[in-house]
Amino acid sequence: MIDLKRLREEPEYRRGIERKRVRDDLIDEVLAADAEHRLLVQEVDALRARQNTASKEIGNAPPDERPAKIETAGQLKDELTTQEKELQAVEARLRELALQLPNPADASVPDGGEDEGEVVRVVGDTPAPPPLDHAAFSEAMGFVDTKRAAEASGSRFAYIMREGALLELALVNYAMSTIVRHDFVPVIAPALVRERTMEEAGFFPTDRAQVYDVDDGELFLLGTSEVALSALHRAETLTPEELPARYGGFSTCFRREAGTYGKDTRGIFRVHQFDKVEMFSYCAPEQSAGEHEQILAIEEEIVTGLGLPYRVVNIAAGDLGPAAARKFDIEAWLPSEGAYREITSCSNYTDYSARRLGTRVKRAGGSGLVHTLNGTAVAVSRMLVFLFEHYQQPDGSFEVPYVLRPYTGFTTVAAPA
RNA sequence: GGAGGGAUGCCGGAGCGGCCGAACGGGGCGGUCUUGAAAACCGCUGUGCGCAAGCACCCAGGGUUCGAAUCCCUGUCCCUCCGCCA
Repeated sequence: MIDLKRLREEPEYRRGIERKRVRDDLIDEVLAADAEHRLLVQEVDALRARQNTASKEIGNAPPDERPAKIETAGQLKDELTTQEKELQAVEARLRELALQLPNPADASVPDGGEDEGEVVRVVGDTPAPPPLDHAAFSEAMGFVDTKRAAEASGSRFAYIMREGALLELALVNYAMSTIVRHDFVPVIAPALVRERTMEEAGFFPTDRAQVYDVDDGELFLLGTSEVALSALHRAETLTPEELPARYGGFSTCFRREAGTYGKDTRGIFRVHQFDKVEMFSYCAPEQSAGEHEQILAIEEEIVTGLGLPYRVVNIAAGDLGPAAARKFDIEAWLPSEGAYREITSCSNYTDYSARRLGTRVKRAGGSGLVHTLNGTAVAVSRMLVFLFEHYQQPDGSFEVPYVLRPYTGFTTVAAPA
């Protein structure tokens, strides 16, 4: 949810919204609805004030004067009721319109759409493709079985098996211990949340089609633990000393991947179910830009630790999504495709999400909304894809990345006979 | 699954349908006293919106009423007991 006051008063704020390619007349409609709403609120408040005093007088009046006073108070009440109905309608309209406005893009965000992000830096050399691509290799090694998974569950599911399964757990441990070192509180979050939680996290109604409904609208499977982590401080006012409050959530994530038929169908690049370690941070507004850099740095640390060549992209305004004011993707080099593909991502939502969540921070002379940020520590199946190519050896064996060895208990996996 | 009880301010805990934004105690903050501290005493101490007047908030949403923290309905959460499962 955007800040209506700033939309009203700050041309810069409005420009940030326009840069996300929102039609001008929508913004103007919101402003019109807002003006109407504010006017009506004033009227209703004034009327209610009169009604309140009228009612109060009844209590203090001698019994014989009461009937007349009740009569006039009753009339005020009728008037108030009609006005309130109108206010409700105006409010609902304003809300519906305002919810459609995205968080303004930060001034540092480049203009443009999907392929117009700014490459901030490129790290590492880009090797030639290995003999087998990730899908063929992982099936050959017995790490991944998508064929049988399709029998059990359908397409875009996988059995991750043998050393592949152990690698998965190692990645989770590696990511978790890395972010814990950076003061993220480890959290195993609920994987099912109720509708309200989805709404407040900003996933409903926009991404409803991406989410599995498992209890007739009562409970939904998370697409990311960000949802559960954002609910951790809903309707709370935190003290400045508590900030930044950093949480590292581990959960299995479930995505319907509606509308991606035919895309990324090989292997486990894009699946309906995967494990993910996610960073989530609540901080004071003036901290959030720095916090964003910090989260990006941790993501780079994790990717670098795994020895993957990558580049950092400052996502363009038109490609940011509604909630993010600024977003960096880390794209790792996928040799078989000869391209950089998204491996992690981190966003600064500023106060956009916090406004709906009601998460505030105590400040001198009042309180304000916190800023929230999130970033991927590791999305496991996607990460395995990259490892299967970069750590595949010429002789067909697999070498375990150095940083994972403390967690796997083995250093190589021999090629199948 | 069945039967009951509860949800009030930072915490504990009162609260006849009007005088309750809310008693009282604790905590916190400030002050008096003291060389300093403790004790004692005094004062202050919820939030959102609004320039303000004011409006709203006693779990949430509806309802009754001129008037609801107080009455009614629904939901959520917590507690106790029975059953069931681990």
